[in-house]
Amino acid sequence: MPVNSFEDYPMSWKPTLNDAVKPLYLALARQLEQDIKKGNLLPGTKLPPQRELADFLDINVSTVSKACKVCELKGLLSATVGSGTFVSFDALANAYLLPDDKPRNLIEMGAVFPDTASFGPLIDHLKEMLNESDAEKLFNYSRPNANLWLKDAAVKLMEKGGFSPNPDSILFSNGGQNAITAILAGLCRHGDKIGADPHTYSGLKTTASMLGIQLTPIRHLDGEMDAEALIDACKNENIKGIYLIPDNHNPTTHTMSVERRQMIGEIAKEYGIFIIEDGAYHILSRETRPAVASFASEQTIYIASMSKTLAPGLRMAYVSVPESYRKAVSKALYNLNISVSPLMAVLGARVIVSGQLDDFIKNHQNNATRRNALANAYLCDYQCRGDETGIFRWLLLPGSITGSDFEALALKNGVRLYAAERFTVGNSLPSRAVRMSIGAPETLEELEQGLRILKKLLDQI
Amino acid sequence: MPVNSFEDYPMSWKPTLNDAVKPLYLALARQLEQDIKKGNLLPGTKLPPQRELADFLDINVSTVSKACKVCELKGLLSATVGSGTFVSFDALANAYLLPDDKPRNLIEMGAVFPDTASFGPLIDHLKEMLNESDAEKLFNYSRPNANLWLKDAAVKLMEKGGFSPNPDSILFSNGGQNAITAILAGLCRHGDKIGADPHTYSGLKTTASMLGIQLTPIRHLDGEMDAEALIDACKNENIKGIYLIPDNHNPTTHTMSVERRQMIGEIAKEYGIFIIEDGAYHILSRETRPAVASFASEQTIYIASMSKTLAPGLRMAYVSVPESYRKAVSKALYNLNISVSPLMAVLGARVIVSGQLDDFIKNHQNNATRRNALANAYLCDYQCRGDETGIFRWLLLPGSITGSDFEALALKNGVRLYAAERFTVGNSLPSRAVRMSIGAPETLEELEQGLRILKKLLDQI
DNA sequence: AAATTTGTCTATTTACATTTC
DNA sequence: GGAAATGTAAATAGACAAATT
Repeated sequence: MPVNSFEDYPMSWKPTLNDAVKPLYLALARQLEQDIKKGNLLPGTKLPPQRELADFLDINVSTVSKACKVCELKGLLSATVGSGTFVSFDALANAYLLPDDKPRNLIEMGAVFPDTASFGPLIDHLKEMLNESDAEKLFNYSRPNANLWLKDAAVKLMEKGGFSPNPDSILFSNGGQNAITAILAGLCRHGDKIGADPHTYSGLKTTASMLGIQLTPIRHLDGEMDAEALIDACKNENIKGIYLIPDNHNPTTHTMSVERRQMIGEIAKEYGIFIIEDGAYHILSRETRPAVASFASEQTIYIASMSKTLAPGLRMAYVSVPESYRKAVSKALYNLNISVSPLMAVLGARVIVSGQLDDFIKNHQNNATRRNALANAYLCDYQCRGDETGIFRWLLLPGSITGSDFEALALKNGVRLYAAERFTVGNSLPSRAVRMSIGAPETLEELEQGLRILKKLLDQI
Repeated sequence: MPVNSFEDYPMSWKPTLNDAVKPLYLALARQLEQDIKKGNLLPGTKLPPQRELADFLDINVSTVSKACKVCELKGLLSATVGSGTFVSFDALANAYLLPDDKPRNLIEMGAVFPDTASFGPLIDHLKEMLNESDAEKLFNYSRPNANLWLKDAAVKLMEKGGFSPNPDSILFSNGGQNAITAILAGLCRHGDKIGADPHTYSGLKTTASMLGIQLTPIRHLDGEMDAEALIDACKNENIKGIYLIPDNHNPTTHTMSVERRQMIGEIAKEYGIFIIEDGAYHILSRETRPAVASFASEQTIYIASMSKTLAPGLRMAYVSVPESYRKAVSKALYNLNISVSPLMAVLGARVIVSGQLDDFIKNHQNNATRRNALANAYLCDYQCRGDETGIFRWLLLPGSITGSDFEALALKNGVRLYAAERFTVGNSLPSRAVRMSIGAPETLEELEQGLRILKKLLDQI
């Protein structure tokens, strides 16, 4: 029985286990989840200490801890020794960011899509390919090692991102997300921890949550991952690896300094953790910085993909995996896909080696520059981060409105945006910001209309 | 300290924990794994009771149990209350069945591939498609709900397999394996159990092992899953679902009776478990039986794929998911792929709705019939199961040779086969049999040569 | 049919490490 | 910089249930 009455103490959460179905820890986890989902426990709330909860419920601390762990692996909570247990800020935000059906008249500036300039040339290229005499083999099973030139093409693509891997290290996947999932599934077990930026690519969050892999935010310094914080996490949190987007970070658009890249590489080597370096957006940058992989090639899995920047329908990505991790990632890719479509693989590779890719990139850069200029014109009074060649921006909100509230406000006015909350990791405090995709509206007119609406809303804040 | 000396008792395994790195349960699991991999503990070996091991090591039973659990989730062990803990028969068999590089002069009769008849017509169809005016959209992102006709095509394909789902239930995946992984990842958590045939599709085994999902074999009766055994597993093993291949089962080639289909459907309904029905090979059958899904439409996830029977490069599968599971599977597919390639999706759908698929099927059936006739001619003295239209056979071995030994023997003689051991689940006893793929050799001559070699080997046994 | 063997699961004990104040 | 607060993780105890004899 509880030693004290808790009637007088203010506790942020008072669960009941009366009608609970055994086992205790699952009943408690269930109630916790419900209360968060219902809104009884708001994001950011600090729960009572686990010992106090245990005392209140007259059960053991470990039982409470186990219940919290269940919710933590679902991404609902985040607990730190010494500090306490907190409801995650993104507990109520949906990180599945695909517009399954876009209502008419809604201007899409949420999901990140490239402009459509490459679609036509890709069709043309594919037509040529199919006219060649040995085209039939494109529907056969492709033996990965029979096509070394595909790997050479991948190397060529990665070199644009500042990394020059050994062709032997290349594996193939159905796009960047597919690669991320394979890497996590192959290198981590349930309950393992991965470090990430306090705001990160939402697809990492959803996959990690599905696999029961815990994301630990690594504190930032100067807008990029802090070396000290990373060392701390290696020493104390037992993280197995980290996930990085050094070029044009999604969603914050930050490009990491060369010094920090090197430091992070060194730390990874010293502590034996792996780095997942996602080169999703690097080909749109005009400037090439050395990849983190170039400083820690035995630790870094480098992902180069084309679907996000060139064409969503070109579902191919190349993954360079250091020898020690290769077998595990290769097996995971087998489990996810058996193999990739030779048609996509060959098309992608030909676009790269033919030099056509360079034209594509220039076109996309020019289109993005035009679109960004428009965004700048409308939003010059606000802080709106992002390179001129990027396809999304990170809009810091004026006043005191939260990202979520602005997202809702914009949606009511016909523009879809995604709030910082959707990207936050663990108990990180979400920035008051939204991600604004400038590539998604099909025409410049539609983009301009969206910007006009947003400016009006911002001016009213 | 141990109460008794165990020097005199014969124990099948005597681990040491002297030089062990903490924690205990992981050290024990590591040693167990090593001893299995090294061959100190042979497949099928019964370990000493966990209590006895605990006593011997002077630790708690639960610690031993936890160590065994770790190995069990890796597929190395299988423990049953009352019976004991056994080394899995497939602990040493590799279930990753793709020939990454095929040595010259090796005749491939291991991996299951269709013959190449459809590749050319697919190329032609694709060319036509690309000449249409709106071809560009094939490289855009495809909004799943914007293309209802794709779902109608999927329904049409499934109807050939004896199931007529609601088009709303259709989701898209990058092939059958991709679908299986998404279903498991979406509907199960780490540690959950799935029932399967004692020999089953090896891709299910590798995925389950990666995700930490435990496969429980359901005893057979008359060559198909026994209803009583399934009820037992529902009641006692707490299985979340089962995986079935009712038509032309891989690897045993068995086609399930209609009565058993119905019974299994009823049991699934009664106990609230889901059924994964893999229709990988049904389109090659001349006969159509009602799918299990047609008896339990609210419980059954039906997979219809074309890559295994038509063309490995056509990486598309359609999944019909009942309402209650749809959101979870859809999210998992998002995590695995974001979306499928519209190009593949549209090509697949057009092949179906245009009726071209029927021609393809007839061709493949005719080719398979020709190849099977050849196999029958050579192997008429042996039990070699399989329909005349199937693309693999299940060869029961004469004498007392095991599948693994015969696989090794055949490989030494230039023919790749896959032994029953690669397909066994849990502690099921592997049949003395091998799977023989008759579609994989590129020419009839090569097939004949392979068969000649095999016949000679069999005659010598 | 009852007793025994055997694995499983939850809640607890206990030692520990980090963060906060 | 030391004490208190706080979460974590392994090992254990003990009740339980299925399979075997």
